[in-house]
Amino acid sequence: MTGRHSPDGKARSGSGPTLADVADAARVSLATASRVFSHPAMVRDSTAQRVHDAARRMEFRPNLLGSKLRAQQTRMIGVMLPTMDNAVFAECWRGIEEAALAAGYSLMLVTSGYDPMRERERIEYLLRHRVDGMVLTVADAAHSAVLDQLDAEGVPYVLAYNQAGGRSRRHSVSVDNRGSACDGVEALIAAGHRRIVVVSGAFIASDRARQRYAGYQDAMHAHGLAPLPVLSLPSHTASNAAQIRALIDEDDAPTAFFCTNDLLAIGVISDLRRLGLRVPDDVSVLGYDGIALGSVMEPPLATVVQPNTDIGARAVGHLLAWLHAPTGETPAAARVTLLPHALRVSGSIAAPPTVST
Amino acid sequence: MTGRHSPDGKARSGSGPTLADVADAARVSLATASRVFSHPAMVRDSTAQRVHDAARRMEFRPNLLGSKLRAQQTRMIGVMLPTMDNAVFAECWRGIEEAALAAGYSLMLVTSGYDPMRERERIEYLLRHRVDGMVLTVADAAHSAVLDQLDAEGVPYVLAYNQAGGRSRRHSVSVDNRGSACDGVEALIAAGHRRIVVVSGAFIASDRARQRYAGYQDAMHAHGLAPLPVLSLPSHTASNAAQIRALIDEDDAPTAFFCTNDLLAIGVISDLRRLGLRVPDDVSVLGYDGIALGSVMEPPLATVVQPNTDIGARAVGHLLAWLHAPTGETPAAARVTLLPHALRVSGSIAAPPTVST
DNA sequence: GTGAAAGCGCTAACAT
DNA sequence: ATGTTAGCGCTTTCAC
Repeated sequence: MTGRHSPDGKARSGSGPTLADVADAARVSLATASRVFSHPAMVRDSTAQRVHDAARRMEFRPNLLGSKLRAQQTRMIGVMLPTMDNAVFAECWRGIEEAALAAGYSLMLVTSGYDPMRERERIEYLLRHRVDGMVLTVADAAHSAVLDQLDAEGVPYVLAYNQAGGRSRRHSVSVDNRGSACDGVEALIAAGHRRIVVVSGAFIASDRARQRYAGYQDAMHAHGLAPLPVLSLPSHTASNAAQIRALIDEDDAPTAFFCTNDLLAIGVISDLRRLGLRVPDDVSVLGYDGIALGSVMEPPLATVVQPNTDIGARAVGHLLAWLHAPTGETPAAARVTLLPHALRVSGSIAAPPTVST
Repeated sequence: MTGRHSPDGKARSGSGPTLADVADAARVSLATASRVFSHPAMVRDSTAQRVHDAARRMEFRPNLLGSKLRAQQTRMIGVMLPTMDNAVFAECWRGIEEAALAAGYSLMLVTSGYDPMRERERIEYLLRHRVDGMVLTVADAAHSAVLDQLDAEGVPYVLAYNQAGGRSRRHSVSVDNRGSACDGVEALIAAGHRRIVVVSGAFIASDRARQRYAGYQDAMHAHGLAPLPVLSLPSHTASNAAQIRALIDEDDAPTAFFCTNDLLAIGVISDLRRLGLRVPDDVSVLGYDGIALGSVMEPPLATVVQPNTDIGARAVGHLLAWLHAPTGETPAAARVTLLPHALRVSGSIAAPPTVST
């Protein structure tokens, strides 16, 4: 008696052979067959070989649902990112996918659009799938309902891009937003700019935008310059040109714009051009993010470069370390990881025009 | 006796209450509790209410692994896209996510980078997760090992972007690549261009690039113009400028470039600028894809606009129809869906310069 | 080193 | 309309 399912000893046509079928074929018990794949050390080599042969011959494909359910550990990581439409997160996803799959983990991706209601739904969706942990980016890590919920439920998660503050117990992988922004603005100052304005998207909502603005203030103060108020452009599509025009029509028009992200910077450069200004001859623009597209443009976008792919990979790595930690909680790596940034100063930055007032 | 797990009648601390716990609390059988969520019509309202109350009180969270395993139907869709780094696919993912989650389906995303070996691995990964079906984009649908495998295994899948040919039995959602490319080139011709060259990435590998080239030929022939050989630029990063320079230094230099995708077009425009040429004054550039970024640029990128988000949503819709079909195979909708495209003719297209030879 | 048996959380006959 | 029962495919004690 070899078969154990249908009378003729063949597996159901439904969905391929199960591990039990393989075990039968290899004339070992189900337990042994399972061990061959899960704990190879526990089984004699010759036996393992028989099982592997049978598995290959039958084209056995393990059903991950079975193991995940039984093991009470899904080896799945839930990922919640704001959107894939911003290349920053797309590049980050590459790192996440590589790191997770390489470690034998599965992924479940959802996008939130920073919409709190959708965040709740998506998190619930991930939780129902029993992900072991999460990697996510939220608008403001210090005021996030979903993060609070995750904390309350004891779900392990690592923030990407959001930079956990000193007081919080949260884990994060990011660059030093404030310091890197300061570096970028100093490059602007070094080029001779004194009137630099920060352009941001939904400024109040984004912790990173605020941290980067603080870095801008640091740089300005360090050089005895007066910080200008932020120019907030919540909608990417709208006629931002009008607001920008108003700015450059002033007496003390800024000579440089520091945009808190690259997409914004690209939009601002276009707006500037439509206004008849040349970049960088008439006005300089500095971005933040370092998306690949920036260096393809003409002029290449000057920007503060984050290691986007690495941020994703390291966030996964950190989460994995956490999950595999001796249950005594905190993983080996530091709670908050600050990855090095780089400056791409070229193209859209030049010395300010030497016009007389 | 209410509890059924630990002596004190409380659920394990491990991972929240199970449906059985809820059933106990609501004083109904496990089966009834299950029906409350799966087949509400089969249970009396008052009973359902008791179950719902208990569930809410206990903060019951269904374990999807259990149902997926038992139901032999995961309600999961596997998605394999080339990369998220191209905005086309990022926009497509939006549509996929919305459509799938709205229909109560779960998603599993992997990227292939068009690498055949990685495609195999990722498909196997999806299959081990027992996805009910797939939505995917491959380099060349007519010569794809993974597609052949999927066919052999009888896995339902719908292609996105790839346009299934008449002879194949494959399902797809895309635009009419050839026709839309023809339309785009005709716009170039209407603007006065006669020497138009097609620029492509890995031309031989991409079925869409070839289809679009055919559309270009159609347009040229229809107007008595001689098609020029394609300029193939496999690597996005390299010094494509040299090849482009060689072209425009010729006697009969092209006055317009038709790039088979927007990313390429953006790169070509930059190269042209570096070569000292103005777009569109000196040379016109037409893209293909319609990524959002294109309209933000200055000049706005003229392009053939695909409904990217809709392509994703419709691909999911088509797959769902298929999966829910009476098992007699073919879904209600047509096997191959051709979505309407649009032309964005502005910005990077102008009449050719009227220089004398 | 290997096997027998229990069960992860859920659904779906089959009874009643 | 509700309960009983039998698994889905796998891992994991516990014996031997």
